[in-house]
Amino acid sequence: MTTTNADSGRPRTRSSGGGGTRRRGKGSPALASERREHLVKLAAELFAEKGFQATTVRNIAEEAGILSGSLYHHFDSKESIVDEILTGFFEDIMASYRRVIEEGGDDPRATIAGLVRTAFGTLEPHRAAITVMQNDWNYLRGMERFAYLTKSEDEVEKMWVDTLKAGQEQGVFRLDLDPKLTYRMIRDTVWVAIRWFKPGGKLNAEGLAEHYLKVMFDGINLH
Amino acid sequence: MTTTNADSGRPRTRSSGGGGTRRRGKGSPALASERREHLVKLAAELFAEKGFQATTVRNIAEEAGILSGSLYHHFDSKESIVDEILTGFFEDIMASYRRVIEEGGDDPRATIAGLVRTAFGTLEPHRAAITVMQNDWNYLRGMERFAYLTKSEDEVEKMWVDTLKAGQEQGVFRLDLDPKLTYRMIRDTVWVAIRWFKPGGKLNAEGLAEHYLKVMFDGINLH
Amino acid sequence: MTTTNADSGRPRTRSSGGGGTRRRGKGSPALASERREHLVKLAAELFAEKGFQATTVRNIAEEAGILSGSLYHHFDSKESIVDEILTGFFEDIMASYRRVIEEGGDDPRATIAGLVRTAFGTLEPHRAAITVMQNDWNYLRGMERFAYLTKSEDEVEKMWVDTLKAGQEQGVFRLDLDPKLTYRMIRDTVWVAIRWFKPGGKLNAEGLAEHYLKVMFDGINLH
Amino acid sequence: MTTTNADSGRPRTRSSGGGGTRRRGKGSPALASERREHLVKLAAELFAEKGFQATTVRNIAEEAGILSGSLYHHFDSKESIVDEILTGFFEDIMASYRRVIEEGGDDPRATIAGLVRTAFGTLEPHRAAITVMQNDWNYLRGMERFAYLTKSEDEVEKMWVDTLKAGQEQGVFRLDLDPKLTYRMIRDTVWVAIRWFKPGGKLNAEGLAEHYLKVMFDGINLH
DNA sequence: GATGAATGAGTATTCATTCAT
DNA sequence: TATGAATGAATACTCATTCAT
Repeated sequence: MTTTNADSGRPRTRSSGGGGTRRRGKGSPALASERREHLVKLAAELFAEKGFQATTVRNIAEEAGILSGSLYHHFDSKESIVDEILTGFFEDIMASYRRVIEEGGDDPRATIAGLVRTAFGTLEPHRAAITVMQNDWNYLRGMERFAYLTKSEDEVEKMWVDTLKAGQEQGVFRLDLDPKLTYRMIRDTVWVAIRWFKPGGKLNAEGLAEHYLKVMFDGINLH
Repeated sequence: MTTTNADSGRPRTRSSGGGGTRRRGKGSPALASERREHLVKLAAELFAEKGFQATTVRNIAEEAGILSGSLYHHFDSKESIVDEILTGFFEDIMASYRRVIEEGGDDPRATIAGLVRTAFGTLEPHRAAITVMQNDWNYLRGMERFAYLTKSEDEVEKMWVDTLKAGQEQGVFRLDLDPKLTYRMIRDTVWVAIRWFKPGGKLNAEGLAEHYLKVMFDGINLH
Repeated sequence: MTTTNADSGRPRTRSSGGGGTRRRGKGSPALASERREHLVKLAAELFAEKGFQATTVRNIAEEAGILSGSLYHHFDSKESIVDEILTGFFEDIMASYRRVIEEGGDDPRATIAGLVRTAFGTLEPHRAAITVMQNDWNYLRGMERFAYLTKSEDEVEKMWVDTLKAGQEQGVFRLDLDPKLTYRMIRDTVWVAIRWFKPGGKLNAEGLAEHYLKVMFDGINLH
Repeated sequence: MTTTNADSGRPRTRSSGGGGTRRRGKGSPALASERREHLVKLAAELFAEKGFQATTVRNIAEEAGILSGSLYHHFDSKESIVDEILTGFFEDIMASYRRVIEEGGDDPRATIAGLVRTAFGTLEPHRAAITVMQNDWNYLRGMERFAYLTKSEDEVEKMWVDTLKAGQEQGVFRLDLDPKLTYRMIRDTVWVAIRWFKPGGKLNAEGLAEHYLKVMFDGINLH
């Protein structure tokens, strides 16, 4: 608790724009370790399955066929692994959202639909990260290290809320709803689906999205 | 080591109703010691705030102003505390649901509305239990001890799904929705609200329920 | 909590012989780390001196000059240490017994004498293991883990009883004795000597054996 | 460890000849608590079955249908219970031994036979105490409190060894045996039988004694 | 890059014992 | 006599992390 970790701060890797020097010193060959990325993937799988806290560094190492101590050649803490996972997810989804907003132009209904489809679309590729966010966020947010995620969250919220408000102004969305509240409900409904969504199932992410769009736009009532 | 623990299963106390043979002793006054109940409440608060795993037995004891070992005079494991919390929640909500179903009679729309209002209504009194369910269920379900919760879940699902189907047959709900899927989305949307719902806030549980009912029944579109 | 311990069963190391798939790693050099063996020896000494239960993991670690947690790098439980000790003892003595039986051929008197000498002969090299068996068996046998020892015991009993019966049939042993009972008395008399037998004493294991053989074969009476 | 127990010393109860004031103060009605004696018996049974260390004060209390703390109204420590058990055993057997020696007169063979029969005869009435001695003595002897048992042991040893020596001098026992060694072997063989001796079995204590006397006096050889 | 050994701080749990009621 | 609550010290075991080889 209250880790006095030399590591706390911002994520080192993946950080900068172009060709960030990956780790302290060494000056590894730019696009560096596939090994590293492989390890992150293994860890993500475990974090999603058992939860961040319940997953031990040994679990990850065993999965990779090495000893736990050896992991510290690639990462400097367990936290930095999950950081990498979450950062990847957030960078990706925010880029996607921005694209949707731009493309959506002045059509709020189309934009919201696009955002919903995008969100559902991340369920499969970012399954592990989303699961971690759902299950372990309450724990993770306790560490200053992950404060940046809250900031990203705020930016995302603004995108959705602005679109909802625009829709109300244009008369396409009901006026008796609180945009902020509505956004949260939509957001949570999408992400929480990670708990029972099965990638290979007959109801894929697209099907889910369409089903939800129907309910969200027109309700369950038969008009 | 070689735990001869007789605890696994259902909580001992809480006997009240039918045949709680207390152990050898007296036959104490049914109401499972206020002390115990107080401790459960403290623990629930902590579990909700920090998560089940991250909450140590010491945390709970300190909160109660006693030593950690002393907790074992009242409970025989950390698990049995959370068990008591969750059992209480499930017993309560299922009773409420059954009442709604009965009272709803043959009006699916009213019944669903009642279920939604009931669910939102538990947010405040069962805040801690619901938070634990949302955050720690992934971990907790790994233990056979909590298998019974899954069974309760199934029973609840049946109530909702049956009502949704009845509504479709009566022509009040759209036919192009999957009842199971719809149930899940409604359920998750309600519970997940625990993350940002603030008991004292201007938007109380009732307000939330009404807002959600609007969206759920008629969608966000302006018709 | 929810021990995902893969350890229960037989000791991992000691693989040597046949098919010890080590885990994922290399395939290390058969001889189960000298460090480990050294630790087992230290533990055995303590178990013998203070008893299994009264010996704490800290005691063992302190004796080894490390911290108690560090022991778990080598063993996964206190039980697995004592298991290793007892297994070593049983494997050794059973092999010796089998050799005596084979070499004894058709001479029951010689065979019994050989068995007695063998048994006394283990007093010194297996002092600790035998002491543990004498003092802690009542406790240890309560754990399924050590059920295999009972099986080995049965096999040993058969060797002795068969030999005693053969002797009776050949007319070298009295007919008015119960072979099983006689075996038990001999066995216990030998092992119980561990309580006062001092390795360096003037009465070494061989002397003890010869003394006992005299009494056992011809009694204390002067004929 | 190194109990700073106010209680250490000699057993208070059972001590004096006639009407010892049983416990500190109160001046209870002379032949006092049958309750107390009952509790000792329950405890003895548990100690025998599970071992002294593995038996918790709660175990004993539960067996008696009271709470663990209540036991301290009768005894001032777990040790004092086992003390009472062992003291009772030793007092009884030493009295019996003395009687045999006196009655044996100048016939060493008859005396030894009497001692052996006496020893086997205690197996049933003192089953629990003997079991405790066999299994837990190694632990118990570490406490100064039980030093007096060693003294009693020495006295007993002297009785046997003197008799054996007398027999050698009279020419009834072989000269080539070490009296002390022989005594120990006989003693241990008898007590250790407690491990497999079953009170109700077809081979009762008397049968065991006779069987052993045969082997002890004349050996297993057919002459 | 990896091993193998160790650290150090922590975790849930146990248990003999005390004591006010 | 007994209860019920608590103590305090110990116990086996866990785990992220470090580091010499």
